Amino acid sequence: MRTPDEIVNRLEDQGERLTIQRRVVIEALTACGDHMTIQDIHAYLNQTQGMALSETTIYRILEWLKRLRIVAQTDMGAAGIVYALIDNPLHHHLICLRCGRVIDIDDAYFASMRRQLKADLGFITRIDHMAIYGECEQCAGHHDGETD
Amino acid sequence: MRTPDEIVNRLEDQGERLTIQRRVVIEALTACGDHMTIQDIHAYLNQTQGMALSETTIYRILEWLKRLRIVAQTDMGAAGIVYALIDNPLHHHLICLRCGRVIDIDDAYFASMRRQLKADLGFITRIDHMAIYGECEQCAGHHDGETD
DNA sequence: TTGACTGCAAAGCGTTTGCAACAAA
DNA sequence: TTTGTTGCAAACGCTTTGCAGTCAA
Repeated sequence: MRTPDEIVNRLEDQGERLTIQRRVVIEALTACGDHMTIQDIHAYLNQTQGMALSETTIYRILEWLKRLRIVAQTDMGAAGIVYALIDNPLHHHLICLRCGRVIDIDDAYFASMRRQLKADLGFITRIDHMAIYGECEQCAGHHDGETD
Repeated sequence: MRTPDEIVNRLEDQGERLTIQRRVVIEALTACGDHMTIQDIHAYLNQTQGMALSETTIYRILEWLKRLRIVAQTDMGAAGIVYALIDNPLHHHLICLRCGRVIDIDDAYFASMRRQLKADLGFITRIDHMAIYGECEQCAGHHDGETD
């Protein structure tokens, strides 16, 4: 599930209706490679393709993609609510509370927790795109010590 | 940091101004024992003490308590944004996407991830009160197999 | 052709802000 | 007394909804 075409073909096979608007939103998300806000998508389509989808439509298309488990929605705090393709391998984000820096991390960091929650509680985690807050190396260094 | 008085005393020692409104919000959070929405706090104070704080004030008081790292704010999805005292030991929540059930878990589940992120990236996580989505044992059992 | 999708406008909701009155220290 | 807090009302931004027109299949 990498290129827009792969996603579109899969959706057509599933009998989903593919409008121009749906296609370009999928293209925007694959082109960007990472997460976008609704406003990012709107601006991107305006700039690169001169298409001005209504924001209503973008909301509805993302709701549809979420239902089909093609995109994940993540609350990134100050950065707002973002949408990203659920892609293998999964990735997540560290967000520095001081400088706002966003660091990508591999899903492997969650593996141990997933395993334990499944073993202990039978809970199957569905963590597609997570935001974890804290302090990045640079910011933590400036006021050393606090490692709570 | 258990009783309202302990928190209030500590804040007074720090030179913070303690109004009646701030005191009752702290009381509400300790009385509840777990997380509350803004509306929960508002309703609770109305019912138990006949106090009708304006929601504006509750927002401002929670912002103040967050800044002082006395409460944590968590987005619980459908359940809304909730506030909870940051209390030792920390606890977090599993939220079932099917039945909505909320399961408390110990902070220990995050220990390994914390350690790795610190060792690999120098990132100090600040995870005070986290919500993790997935499927609880009962719901996962009903349509077995999907363990993605 | 037909049912589903889009876009506009308006409403809805939770949250924030300006400002005058007020209360803690 | 002074400075910071409160409460109201209004503004705000993001998201959702109703409805008429449009389009993919």
